[in-house]
Amino acid sequence: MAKARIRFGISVRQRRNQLEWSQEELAERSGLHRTYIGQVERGVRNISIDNMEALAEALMLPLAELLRSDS
Amino acid sequence: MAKARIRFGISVRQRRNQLEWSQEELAERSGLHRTYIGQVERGVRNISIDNMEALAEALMLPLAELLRSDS
DNA sequence: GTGTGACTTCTAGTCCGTA
DNA sequence: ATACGGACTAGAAGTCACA
Repeated sequence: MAKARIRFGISVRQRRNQLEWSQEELAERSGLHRTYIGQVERGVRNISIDNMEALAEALMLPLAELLRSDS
Repeated sequence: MAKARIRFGISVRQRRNQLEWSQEELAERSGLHRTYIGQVERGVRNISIDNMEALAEALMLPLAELLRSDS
């Protein structure tokens, strides 16, 4: 249990670093709060599908890509 | 917006029908409530990642599979 | 630029019923 | 076997001050 949100958080962070964005920049682009982004990346938040989609769109990746078991 | 939860709901329903399970059976296997399953399948609920994972495990599919754009 | 705890508001999620 | 409604409780959303 709670494996998916760990993987998701790691994927978001990897992609954000790849784009060389700060959490603050991703926050602005996704419409979410800066601290919330950080919490999601660390897997401490049980994020909902709507917010996952907002992040995926901001990161310009399909949502399924952020949940792949390998990555 | 809210496209992902529609796709997710459809995928869950398709897979459940494929397994020939009732909503009630999926509810028992996933540990979620029967009425909630129905709402998720219809896309009226903004489900969290932990529960998405619970459904994916009950349905014996990787979570990413339930979110694919095509399917 | 990020991590963390705490806080309030709002909705996810349950449980009852009826159809 | 599923949809839908109301009422309720647990927990996510969203924000902040401070490290």
